[in-house]
Amino acid sequence: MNCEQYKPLLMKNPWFAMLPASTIKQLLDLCKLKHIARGEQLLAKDAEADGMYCVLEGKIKISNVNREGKEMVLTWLTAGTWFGEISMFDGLPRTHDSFAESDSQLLMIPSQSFHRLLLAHPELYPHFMKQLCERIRTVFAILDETSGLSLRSQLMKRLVMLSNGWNAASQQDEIQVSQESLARLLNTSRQTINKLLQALQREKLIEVKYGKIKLLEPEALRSQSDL
Amino acid sequence: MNCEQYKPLLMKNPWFAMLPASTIKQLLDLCKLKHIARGEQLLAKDAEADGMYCVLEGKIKISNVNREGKEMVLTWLTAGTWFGEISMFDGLPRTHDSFAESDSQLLMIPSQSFHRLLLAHPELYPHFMKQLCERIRTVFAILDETSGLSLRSQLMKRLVMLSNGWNAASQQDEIQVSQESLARLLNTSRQTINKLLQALQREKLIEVKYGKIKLLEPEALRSQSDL
DNA sequence: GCTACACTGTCGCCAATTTGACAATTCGGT
DNA sequence: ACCGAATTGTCAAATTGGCGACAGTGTAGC
Repeated sequence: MNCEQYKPLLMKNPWFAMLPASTIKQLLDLCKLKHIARGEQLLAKDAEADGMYCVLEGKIKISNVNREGKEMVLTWLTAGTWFGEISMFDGLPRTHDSFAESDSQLLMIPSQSFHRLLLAHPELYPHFMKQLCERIRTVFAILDETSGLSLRSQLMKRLVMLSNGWNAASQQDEIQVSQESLARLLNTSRQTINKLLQALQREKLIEVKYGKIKLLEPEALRSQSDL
Repeated sequence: MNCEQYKPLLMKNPWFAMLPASTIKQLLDLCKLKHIARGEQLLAKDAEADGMYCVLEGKIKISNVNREGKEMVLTWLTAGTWFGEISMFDGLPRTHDSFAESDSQLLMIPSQSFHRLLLAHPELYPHFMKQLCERIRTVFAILDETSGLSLRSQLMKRLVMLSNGWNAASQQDEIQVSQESLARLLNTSRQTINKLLQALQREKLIEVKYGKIKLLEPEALRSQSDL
């Protein structure tokens, strides 16, 4: 598969760029392209794993539905982010649902191919173990956040996170997200989100627009979110 | 180090028992014993990692302190449970504080020794990657729980978890934990915990005692906690 | 057996959040 | 320019949970 055009994007991802050049070449040969239309489901929770993915274009929502049918969004992934590696490594079912929030282009590495590569190059193991550790640390961070911070702080932190992308790939100060979606991300109500956003706007930290939010003072948001 | 007396306990842990016999022997040779008195701190968040631990006797509290100084308990670990592997694998600082809640006996595998073992036996890598994946799945489970369930459901789920031990090692239907501690585990107040426990007792699901809780209907708790 | 201390059971009040409702605004397509 | 769908802004009522207070109860140590 010829994925050369996406190589610059992929190389922005630190852990990918850190791989040996020969490995990168092999990986790119193994992977497949997959297009998915807005609103469609990519992976389903509890389904068997087929491989690991990377977002090339578009936005992917990672979420879960609890027993009351309420959707709980874990995060949205944007270009340059890899995901789906957990089920690939342990062979167990998917942990989350994933949907395309906009028309999206994805890279996919089939489990089999990947495991063959690892078998041939065991020196790569430490690299991927660190990758897994990083994921655990991210989830711990979210856990600390959700259970220890005020809603206001959570919101500020998430706004900064969203503007950075999940992995600090693309830096934008305008986030494309509805208040309704933010509510599902923080497991709260749209009304509460609205009130908090209004407050932040009054403090000149953000600008609330239709379907998007502009960060006026990302640094202030970042530092204050630890209060 | 002669750890033979603890071998039966260690073998109760599925992932440990699944290791090749020769590896188990090597691991037991590498490890050191460590005693720690009730109330003492074992590891500190952000400290450099020295290795991986396993609880042999006693109870270890894994927790964090948020910026307001409030303690947030992640879990308590009991005999047979390994921990501290994340910092060992990625070389980054500890993610949590850990304290002995009672006089405890621990097994410790120094990072260096462990990495030498892995280097010599790369075929062990997949095993430890699965180990890491399991940890991620556990943290995801806690995350789903804390952000999506009612306090009542959270409490029921945690009671079941605590009775199983972190990794389903020892099955006991009487949990030794104060309502105050439960409150810090669920990031709520003692009064709320008390009210919920009273309700569960009225429903004959548990029996509330002094400093401990007896699970009368573990199965009912498990199934209802998904509501 | 007594005592100090830790833990439990329960109030009532207060702040934060949910829920439902409804009007106003924005945007894309025609 | 107009229309319908999506999104935002706001309110009030009901609920939940936090917090301080305080009495009651169990337990370990003397």
